[in-house]
Amino acid sequence: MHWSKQLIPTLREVPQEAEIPSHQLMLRAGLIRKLSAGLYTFLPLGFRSLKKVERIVREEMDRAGALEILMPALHPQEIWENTGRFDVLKDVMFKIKDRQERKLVLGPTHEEIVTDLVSHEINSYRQLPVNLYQIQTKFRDEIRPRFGLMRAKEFIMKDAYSFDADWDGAEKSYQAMYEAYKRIFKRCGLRTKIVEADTGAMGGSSSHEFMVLADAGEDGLVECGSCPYAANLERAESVLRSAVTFDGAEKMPEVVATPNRRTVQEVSNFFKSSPARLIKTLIYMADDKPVAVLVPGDREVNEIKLNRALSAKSLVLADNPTIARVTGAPVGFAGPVGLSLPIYADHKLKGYQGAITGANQADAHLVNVDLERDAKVTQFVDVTSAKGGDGCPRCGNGTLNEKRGIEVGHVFKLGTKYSEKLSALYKDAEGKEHPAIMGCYGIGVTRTLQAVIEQCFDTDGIIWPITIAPYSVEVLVINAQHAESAKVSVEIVAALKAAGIDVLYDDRDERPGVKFKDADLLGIPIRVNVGEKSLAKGVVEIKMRKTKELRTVPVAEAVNKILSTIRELNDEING
RNA sequence: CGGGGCGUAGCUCAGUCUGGUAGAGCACUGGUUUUGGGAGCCAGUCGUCGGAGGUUCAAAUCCUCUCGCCCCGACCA
Repeated sequence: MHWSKQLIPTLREVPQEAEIPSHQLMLRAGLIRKLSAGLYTFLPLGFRSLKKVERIVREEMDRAGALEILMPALHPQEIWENTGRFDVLKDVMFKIKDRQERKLVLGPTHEEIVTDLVSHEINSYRQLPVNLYQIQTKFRDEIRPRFGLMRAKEFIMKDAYSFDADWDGAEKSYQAMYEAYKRIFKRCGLRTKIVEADTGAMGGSSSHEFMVLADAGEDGLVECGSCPYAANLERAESVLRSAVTFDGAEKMPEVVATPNRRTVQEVSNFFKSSPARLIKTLIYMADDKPVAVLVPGDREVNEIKLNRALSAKSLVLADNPTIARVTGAPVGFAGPVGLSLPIYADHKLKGYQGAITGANQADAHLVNVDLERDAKVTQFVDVTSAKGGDGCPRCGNGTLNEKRGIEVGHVFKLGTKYSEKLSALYKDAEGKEHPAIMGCYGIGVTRTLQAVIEQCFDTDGIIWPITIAPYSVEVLVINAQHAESAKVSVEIVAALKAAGIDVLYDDRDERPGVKFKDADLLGIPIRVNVGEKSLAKGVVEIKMRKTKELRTVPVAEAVNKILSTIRELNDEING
């Protein structure tokens, strides 16, 4: 393809709307353009890479035995009401009506739709297992779309759904997808970290996320320095490394006047103690009933964990009047001692002695508190997030490191949640009916594309892995008006095309500097410079985008050299 | 939804405080010289200053309302 006939609107300057590298580069390299918040057009270059990612996904899903289908993006609202998920997801779904006032939604995911399909088409254990997948546009009314394709209102997802007759089979299906995902991301040139994750609105027993480590990632995670344990912060467990006994451990509680010291910072400053010595008491309304939640002063409540621990349908922090009523003190002075509420203490507080808590009276705190001796803890639960420096919950001696990641894939063990509600039943050999056991598996295809860029760039631009680069090779003629240069360029381009290689030919009548800058920005892995000076010596230059290595090769050997270099780059990724 | 920032040429931005004929660089068009890392010169095109209303002799600038975009948070698969 001749550059002069392509649409590649590169930007010299960083657009104001973009903050993170991958978003800036996608705009600058002319891959995408914004229509509105969270809605993007793929320009030719971006679309080419997108299709290459899709192709890898498709090849690996097919290889794993999954069957490609295509489901509608428009769904009757009713089917979502049948599983009870309309209430869970109604804020994230776009809701519309047809001309007959029938209620429809734009699909944010497809568990209901595929299960409905299977309920009609699969009846016997002989038809199982089956794994159906699609690559399709999803719609989610995000509260805050962000960072270009990273979190968009409309995006392309590969979603797969497995149905098995028994739990062993379901486990095998899950493992097959897990392995397929590893291959997919590897082939895209991504380094991913697989972490244990929360299942959220999807439900089910357990799940793993495929994370691309990047500072711009929206998810926090921890990984153990000495064993394979890694988990999303929403779920991660950890062991406390710091002390749980403090000065005054053997003494009895004592009220100390702390006028106007409410926050952890103020109180710990007042006592000249570390925040960890404080026990923070928060009052939550769990299904409209007040409960006390205790966490170490230097920790925050992880509401996802709290929700799970209490199995509450609704969970909100109590308002100030409620706090005053149930603790008998203004906000800032609540404590567990003498409190007549259910008390849920984070397990990191186990063994806390000599601690400082609110005294449940205005302007006062208690010191020398021994939590288990002095307060009636209803239950110890895991309700705080792990953080870097904590101990590993698995191997015991490792230390957790905190990282940020972009979630590009998520695999879930769903069990029978959907198959029961939508009657996706099969008959076993004895003719008895059972709900199929399900798994679901998602890859954010458009997000993956951006994640690759977030992981592969330098100060000059994108550095595409050859497997998903818009073109494998860029031929750059230094001076388009120099007849010999143009002739050699065209010959090399034609020979590469004949060998089945994607080639971009920068034939523009621009100054060399402009073309070099654009080439680096676009990040095509292999660049061939064809110029008067090197032709005089009978050679052309092959410049590697990633390593910046420059090789000169005789014109006659150029095409073969390029082809072998392409093979090397592919082997590097797939090998 | 709460907090913060921003909307002026295709892009990046100045001008707004202190009201007085709308600017720069890049891009674009034509010409010319130049051709190995974002060229020089000459000439030119491009604006409902996000929108509506108000104050004023006069509004990009002051006031009110509104729309959009970005960031942080809440929330979220």
